[in-house]
Amino acid sequence: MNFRNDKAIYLQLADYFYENILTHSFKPDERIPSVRDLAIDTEVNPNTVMRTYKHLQDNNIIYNKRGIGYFVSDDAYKITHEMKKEEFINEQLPEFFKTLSYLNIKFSEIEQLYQNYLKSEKNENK
Amino acid sequence: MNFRNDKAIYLQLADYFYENILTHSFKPDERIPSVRDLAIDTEVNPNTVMRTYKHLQDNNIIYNKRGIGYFVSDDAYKITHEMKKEEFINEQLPEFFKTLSYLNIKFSEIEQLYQNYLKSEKNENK
Amino acid sequence: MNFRNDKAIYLQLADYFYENILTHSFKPDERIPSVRDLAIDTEVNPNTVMRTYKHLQDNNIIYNKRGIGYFVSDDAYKITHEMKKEEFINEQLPEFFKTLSYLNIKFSEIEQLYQNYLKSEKNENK
Amino acid sequence: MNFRNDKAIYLQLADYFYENILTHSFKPDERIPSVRDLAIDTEVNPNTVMRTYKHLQDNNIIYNKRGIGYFVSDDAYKITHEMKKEEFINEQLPEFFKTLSYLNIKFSEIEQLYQNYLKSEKNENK
DNA sequence: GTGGTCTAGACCACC
DNA sequence: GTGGTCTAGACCACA
Repeated sequence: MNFRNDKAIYLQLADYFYENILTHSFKPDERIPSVRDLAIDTEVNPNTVMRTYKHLQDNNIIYNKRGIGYFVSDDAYKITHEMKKEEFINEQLPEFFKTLSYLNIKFSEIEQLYQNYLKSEKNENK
Repeated sequence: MNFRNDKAIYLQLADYFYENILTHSFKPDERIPSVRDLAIDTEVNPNTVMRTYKHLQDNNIIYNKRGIGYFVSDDAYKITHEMKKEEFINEQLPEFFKTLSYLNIKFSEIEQLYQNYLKSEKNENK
Repeated sequence: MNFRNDKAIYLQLADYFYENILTHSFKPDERIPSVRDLAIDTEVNPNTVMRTYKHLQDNNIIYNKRGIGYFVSDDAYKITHEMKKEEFINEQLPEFFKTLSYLNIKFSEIEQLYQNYLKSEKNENK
Repeated sequence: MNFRNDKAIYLQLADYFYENILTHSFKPDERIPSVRDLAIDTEVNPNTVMRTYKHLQDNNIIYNKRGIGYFVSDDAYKITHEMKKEEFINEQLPEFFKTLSYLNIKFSEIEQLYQNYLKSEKNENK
């Protein structure tokens, strides 16, 4: 896994789970990798993975069975979706509109770029 | 001035200058507040303001006349615009599209929200 | 059986036996379930049940007849009662008083709640 | 500071803050010790203190000013009180009543012990 | 000076 | 095997 340098690794790991939950790749009650395994896979210190899992558990996105492992919670999708939507509406979107307006970018341009984005996404998943 | 806690204060101060430059509120060769004054106004450590000014100066957005003060450079608009546009295309936009897709938000919804945003902006500046 | 996640399962299983012994539901020389049966019943790893039984045996609350099973010891009630009373006096009670005091809860409120508790208990056992 | 061995140090540190907030020893917007200072005082690793502070911040009991330190939040008392009261009602109290009933302890005995406890507390604070 | 993150390595209880 | 906590020490950005 490649990590960017402008965001904490443990949060980038969390993002990975968010995305998989939002795309239904991780389903309720599905077990996620053990702390150690994910640490090895991602070449990251187990403490860092632990931090991600603790973060997700605090948000009720995963839960723990003692001595067995971590599992996706029933409300994982709902919680994640709400959280990300709120972030989007309150933070990302205003910033986005502000930028559009400051840079004098027409909305139609964005629409065009979005069509291209969707096409490229489609091809990637083929 | 209210600062968010998830971004360096000196960068939030820089954003303030970027916005004013992009909206032509700060014009070339116009003097900007002294470090001390801005520090008092914004209730921020002078070192932090200094850092903002150094940052802007490094990017040739302001220049310094020794013993007199800081001034908006001739190319301030051009440089700021290019910088922000690049940021928008390479960082903000991909992130934005990704979010749209993950959250299953239709583009038409965004368009509607943008119309509302423009209207509210208009009324604010009356 | 539902287990809480903040206490070792093997100790929660032990609590189950303590309660039954204190209420005389388990009598001296009565056979308790086999490790395997209890493991199936409670959906717990047999090792965990084994640990509970070992724990109880170490405290002379149950004893083992090789090849036959585990049985409640003669002193089970006495031992359990002493142990729990000591725990109550030295740990639970001081903690309880501390909380009362920090939360500004009047003792009379507790008394009232206790009356209600006793009533609900009574109805449950009808 | 002396730590017990049956509870995580970072949570015992948190308890210390809870108690001081509940007794109004820590007031809103009061600065609490820096991570390093508290680590030295308590002879604990800075990471452990950091963990306590993060825990408290997640619960909105303290907040952070970038580069300056941590401060008691306005709602610290309210949040702490609610949290502890809920814990008391849902966990400590039922357990307490259960024990009383199993051990055949009369409520009047407890009342007497509580009077003694209050007296000893009083003398300690003289 | 402040907090924040990360690594490396250890030890423990529990299943 | 699982997670959870802790230490020691390092490095960084920020005020």
